[in-house]
Amino acid sequence: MTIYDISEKAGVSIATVSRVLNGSSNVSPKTKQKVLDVINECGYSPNVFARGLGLDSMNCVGILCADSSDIYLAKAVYYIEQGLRAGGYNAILACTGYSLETRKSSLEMMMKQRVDCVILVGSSFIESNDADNDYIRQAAEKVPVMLLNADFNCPNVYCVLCDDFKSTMDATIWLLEHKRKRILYLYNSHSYSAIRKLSGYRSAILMKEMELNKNYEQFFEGKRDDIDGMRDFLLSLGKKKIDFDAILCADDSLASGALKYAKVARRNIPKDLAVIGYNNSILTITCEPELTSVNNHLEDQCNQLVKSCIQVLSGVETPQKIIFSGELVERYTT
Amino acid sequence: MTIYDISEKAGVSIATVSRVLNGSSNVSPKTKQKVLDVINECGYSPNVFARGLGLDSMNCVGILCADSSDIYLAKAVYYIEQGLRAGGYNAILACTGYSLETRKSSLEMMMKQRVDCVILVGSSFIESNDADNDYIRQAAEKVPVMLLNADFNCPNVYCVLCDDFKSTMDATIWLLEHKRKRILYLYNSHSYSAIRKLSGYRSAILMKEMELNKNYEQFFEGKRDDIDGMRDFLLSLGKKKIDFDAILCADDSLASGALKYAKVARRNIPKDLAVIGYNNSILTITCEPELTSVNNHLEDQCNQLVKSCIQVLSGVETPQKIIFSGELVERYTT
DNA sequence: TTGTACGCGTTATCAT
DNA sequence: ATGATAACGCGTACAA
Repeated sequence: MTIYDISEKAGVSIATVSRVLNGSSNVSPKTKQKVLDVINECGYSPNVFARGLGLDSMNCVGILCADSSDIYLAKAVYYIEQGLRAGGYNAILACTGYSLETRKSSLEMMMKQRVDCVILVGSSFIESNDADNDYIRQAAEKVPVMLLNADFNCPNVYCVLCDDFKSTMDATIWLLEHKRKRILYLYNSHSYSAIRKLSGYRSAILMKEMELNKNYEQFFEGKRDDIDGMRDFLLSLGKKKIDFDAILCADDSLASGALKYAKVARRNIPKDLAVIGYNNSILTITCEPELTSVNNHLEDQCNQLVKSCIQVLSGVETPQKIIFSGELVERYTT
Repeated sequence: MTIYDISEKAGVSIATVSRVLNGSSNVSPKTKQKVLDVINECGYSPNVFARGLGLDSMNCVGILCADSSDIYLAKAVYYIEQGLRAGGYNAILACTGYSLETRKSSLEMMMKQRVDCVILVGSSFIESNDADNDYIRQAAEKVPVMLLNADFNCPNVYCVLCDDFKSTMDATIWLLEHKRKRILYLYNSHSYSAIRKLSGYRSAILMKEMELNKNYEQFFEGKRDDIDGMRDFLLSLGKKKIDFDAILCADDSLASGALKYAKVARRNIPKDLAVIGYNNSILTITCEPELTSVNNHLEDQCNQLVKSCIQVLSGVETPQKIIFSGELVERYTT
């Protein structure tokens, strides 16, 4: 069933069919209705490949993320896909992993697929060594690039993010003002966002005229779902005589590990030890006790991202950076 | 940069370029090398739309799932996307929601996108009213349809699933043999898989010559992440004098709600109350105590599904139904 | 308002 | 082994 079949059945030319298909005004109501009838009758829809070939677009946007099974990224991908589809776009998904090389090749794949736009989900896409971000700049020369939770200055790149620096600083200050003296900062990534969070922690310590102590900045090397590994890692700190009365985590799963540690180490939460997570994910309510966490308003961020994306693709002027602020959601670990 | 540019620079016809591009044997090593050199030099890659138009394929498979942010489905989507990409296919993702209407329109969208194959993730796609599955049969007339965790007899439909009936029966028997007398079965879906699980529970009860009791089959109406709702729901059962010493759950998140209930109701786990989840997800290790759960080997299932998918698309004969068996992973709630 | 004809960049079928 | 050329199905200048 092609546009030719329709034009024949409707007794008009393919140009006219194409016009009604694309909502051109220059077509009489009468013929328009006739064509529409035939189209509905036949259940015809235009061939996307032919249309793509002519317009050089398939109304597709590429979503790249390191790992769509990660609780946080999965939520983001979901919200974005939903928004995109509501806006008439399809979503091609590619999980890139965390290495630069695989991310590069994934983005390359996407560009070859001629997506209209690329969405990079998660701050892990921005490398601290700026030259390593060139492949993103190159992509941005061809299509708009949207970044969720990353900050990157570049033409045709649009960022929606949470002020992780301030959120983490605020959380740290909150702990200090609630009588916590020795706050351990636990993180597991060197992404841009991770670095911002760490800076927020440090700034709060300095602002309160306390001394920074490297022993209180602990990097967990293991996988994101290795809860036992996190527990053991924290236990090992005890053997090194690193003493703390609060753990501020860059991620809810790290906080989950912290709770497991607390149980084994027989530390009373929150009396003896406070724990704060980040992302306000489902883990905050499934763990025990329920976790205080920073809500970074992921859904709002995603909705904004999609909105910006569609605006850019429609040629509407759009701000290149939109920043949400996080807020502490108090539960039972503080 | 088109195939014409390459042919010109290499001093050959576009037919020859196309031949080396597609690995045709009928081309001399010498010209082949020359063409390859030009291609690499220019960084040329064929236009996917034109290729799609000619071949009526873009090497794309559509992944449909109700909600890719659901912990279980997110894992599945991730494994499938990875496998597909490794096999040279792109993945278009569509989250359909749980209603029949939105699923129909999502599948329709996918078919219009001319995907080579459609993967339906999750048993929620198969309706108990068989006429409601006609839209899947129609899709299967055009492209292969792969089902993860659903059982559906239809030409050109391929199923990979876990024997939920047996797994649930086994888990129930296990509880009975460990001195549990009154096992509550908690579920939150009427999907095909959900029904199979329930049947497994019932069969075990009957096999042990016990009486089925509708009070012990409880359906939770709320959302999948409403842990508090699950807790309150279970608390309300106490007021109805429904007494139980074990809760077998169709899902880990339900089990998580059960643990919250146990805490509020001051029931000792596992001594006074046993809890078993399903899926063996990350929730089993983040909750407290860590949850005994049925491992349904999701990753293996997904790998098999992708393998079958690629085989079918390659024209290789492939079994239409592949069944994995689940196994109980004992932790600290039993 | 409507129709004709060409271009989009491939693949594949013919000849040569 | 290689080249010319016809599809593939659509959008759209341009002509009428």
